[in-house]
Amino acid sequence: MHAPERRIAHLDMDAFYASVELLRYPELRGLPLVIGGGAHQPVSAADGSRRFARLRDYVGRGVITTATYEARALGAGSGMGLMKAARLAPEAILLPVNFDAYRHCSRLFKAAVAGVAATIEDRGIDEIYIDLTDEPGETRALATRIKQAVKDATGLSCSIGVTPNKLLSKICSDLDKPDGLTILGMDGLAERIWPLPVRKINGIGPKATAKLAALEIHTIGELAGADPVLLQEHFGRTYALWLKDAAHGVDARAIATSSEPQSISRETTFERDLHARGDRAALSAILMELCAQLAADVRRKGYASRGIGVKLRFDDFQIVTRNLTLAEPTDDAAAILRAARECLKRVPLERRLRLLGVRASALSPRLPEAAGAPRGQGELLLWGEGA
DNA sequence: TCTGGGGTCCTAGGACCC
DNA sequence: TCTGGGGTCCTAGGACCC
Repeated sequence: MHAPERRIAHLDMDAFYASVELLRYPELRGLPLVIGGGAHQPVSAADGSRRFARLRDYVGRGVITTATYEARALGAGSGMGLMKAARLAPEAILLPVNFDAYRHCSRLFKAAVAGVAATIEDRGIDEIYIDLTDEPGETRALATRIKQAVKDATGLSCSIGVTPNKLLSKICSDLDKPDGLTILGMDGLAERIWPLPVRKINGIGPKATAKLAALEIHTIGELAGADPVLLQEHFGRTYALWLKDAAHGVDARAIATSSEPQSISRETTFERDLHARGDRAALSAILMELCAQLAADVRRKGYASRGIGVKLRFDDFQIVTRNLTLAEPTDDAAAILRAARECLKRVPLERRLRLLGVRASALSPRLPEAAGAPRGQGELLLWGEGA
């Protein structure tokens, strides 16, 4: 006697940020559109028409966060520098990120799904896992109902994969994008999954892909058939075993319906590289601003932090971090700033800097009786409330 | 003029304690 | 002459993900 095969869905919103923008600017539908960078808001004319920035006019260090399928066809994809993308698709429309709008749509689509199925794992702003195992109804009908509920609530399409586990569902939600639905059982593994490149597995990134390629392992099927001893020699025991499981579609992870944040951070890339000595005043001002923002974030989310750290990226893209542990948790900007400065003292600052960040870790929920500072606007925290 | 900002998890070594 | 063994905390770096 064993448990019945699970029905795990992975739902991924299609080109989420760009699709949200198209709700607001429907005249852009069908055009290549990328989201990214900072300024360049559209300008409205008196007749109601709008002027949009073109990618070719962009100057700066931003990257594409989302590109419509029309822009992707021109070679402009997520993560690409906007300056580079401008060379490939100069006429593409460029819009700045508008997180408030995306968060709003995110809440709407998640609430819509919750109306159909109860067990949901949040995986960020535009994707979720759903456990359909105990939901009544046939799998295809359930998934179709979820897609329709998302569409009704937001006007947006999504793609869903349903399989016995998270690993396979994540792969499958990507197979039929956009507006896709892929249902797969273990019996479909060899036919549908094994021909795919190893990079499609969530957890195999650029480094592991390159190492596998050096071993002549390119597809998931080749990984499934690879010599376990060879894998262990190159990846270590733990990762090698995981690679084998993944290639065979084995993944027992449960849906996690709740989680606590492990860290909160703020970072910024400068418009130009700065030097610790020559640009001391500018760096100091940036650090103060980051610490103030971080303190506000930590406080707004109802935490205090005992671990404060800094992150620097040099002009050669090398990253260094320094951390320290405080005697007492804090959500105070001045205390965070003091700690961040202590950390910075331990960093050699010869090279020019490209990025500076501050991070709060070792978070503890801030209890009402421990809250010394005034409550933020709109917050309500009562005795007995919270976990 | 390539390469953002917000996260998670893992590893590994040293300190320190029993 | 050789050199305990956990266990936990702390720090730094790295791979990976959205």
